[in-house]
Amino acid sequence: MPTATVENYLKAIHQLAGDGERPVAIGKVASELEVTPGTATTMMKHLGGRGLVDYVPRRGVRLTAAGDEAALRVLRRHRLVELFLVEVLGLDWGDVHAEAEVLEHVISDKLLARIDEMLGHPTADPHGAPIPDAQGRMPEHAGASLADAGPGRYQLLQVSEDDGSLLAWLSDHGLRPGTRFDLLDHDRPAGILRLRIDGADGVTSLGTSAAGHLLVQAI
Amino acid sequence: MPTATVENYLKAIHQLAGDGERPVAIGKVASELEVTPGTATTMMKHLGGRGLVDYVPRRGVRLTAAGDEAALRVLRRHRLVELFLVEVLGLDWGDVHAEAEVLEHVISDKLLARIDEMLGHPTADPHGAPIPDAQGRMPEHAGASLADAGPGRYQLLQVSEDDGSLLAWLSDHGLRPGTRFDLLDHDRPAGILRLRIDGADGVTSLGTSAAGHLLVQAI
DNA sequence: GTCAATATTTTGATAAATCAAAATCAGGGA
DNA sequence: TCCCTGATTTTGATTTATCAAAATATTGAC
Repeated sequence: MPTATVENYLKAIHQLAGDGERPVAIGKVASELEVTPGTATTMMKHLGGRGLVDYVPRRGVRLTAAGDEAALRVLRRHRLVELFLVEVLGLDWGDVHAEAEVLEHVISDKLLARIDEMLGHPTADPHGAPIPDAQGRMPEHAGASLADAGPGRYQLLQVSEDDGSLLAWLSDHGLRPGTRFDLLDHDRPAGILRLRIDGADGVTSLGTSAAGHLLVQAI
Repeated sequence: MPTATVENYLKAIHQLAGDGERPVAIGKVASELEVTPGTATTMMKHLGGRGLVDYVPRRGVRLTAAGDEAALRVLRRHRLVELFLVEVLGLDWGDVHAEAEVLEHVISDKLLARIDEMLGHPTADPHGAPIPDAQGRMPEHAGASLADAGPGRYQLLQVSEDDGSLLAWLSDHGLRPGTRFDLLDHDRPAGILRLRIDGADGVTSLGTSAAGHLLVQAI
């Protein structure tokens, strides 16, 4: 049974790995977890010894199959807890991340199963992020960044940003995972997109920086 | 902000203090928490330095006002979480203690407040144990041990035992906090009590050892 | 191909919590 | 009163996770 710290390192590496093409730089891991590089190096050696990562000094790390499995287990817990806090306890969309960050490490399997059941075995968390199933399989959905999209009709799949303020803003403007909208135009030089959101009045503008956190699917 | 370990020591001392007449022996604390005596001694000095206990070497410890307040805060969390797990998530009466033991240290105030609200600001947990209020005031109820009771009519106030098996047995026999019953007779030499429980068929027998964990009130 | 800038690793320390085992104390019985 | 027994404290180590700062490697610029 990995410690909470080890779980956090695995999660961070998973997060940073992206498509898994190339190994994750140790410095990225360190800054993701807000520890000094030396601390991260030490931990990488430890994780390597436990068979959770392949660590090549000065090159980087990647998760082994075992490490990836462990990371997905934590991710599943995280997202189920988030969803539970929003759906059942009515906490704010933006508050739940921090809470889940700690609960994910301490909840028993039995309690997790109960939460999963109570939520009806959901496949996405409040941000629209997919929830790995109990076997650790990640339901992949093919979304592209709104920042790269041209005019057309889209559905918002996921908000990949854990900070509360963007979440709150989107929510206020009627934009949440599942919502459909028309991208009217995308002024790339200015970095501004204009949308007509289903169920909302008028036209909403947002910048490329925000749009970069929105995963959408053309419909 | 005290660590989870510190909170556990405070809780243990509170538990063992009883009426607070005399200081708690260090050995009791050590065995309650399943650590070696030396470890407990070290921690007592630490807690003393933090102003949470009065520690007199070779005599024992007692909680200071600050320590008592902290202990009650943890107790409140523990009991609210237990109740939540039973009432809202439908976990077994006997399973929740272990779960609460860890959650009590990590839940945010905001989440706790939400739980409290959702449960309607309850004053007793699933074992019937009183829940300190948000100001740390403990609603005392005057119960006596069933092991000391003579024939008569009683109401079960509290089961002071965290192990699941007794809880499950009682529950199966229709006996839970609030339940009323007649104590038909109490055979002290044999150590057996016979009860007629409201809402249950026939007569239920139980031994003094179990009865010792039941707090009742004559009605 | 050499060098400087940047990233990474090493080294030496620290804090929290713990243990095992040796040393010490306190109180009751002879 | 003296000593033995059992409780407690000390001492010296260990584990996990961390930092600061020195040492080292890599890489892109020239």
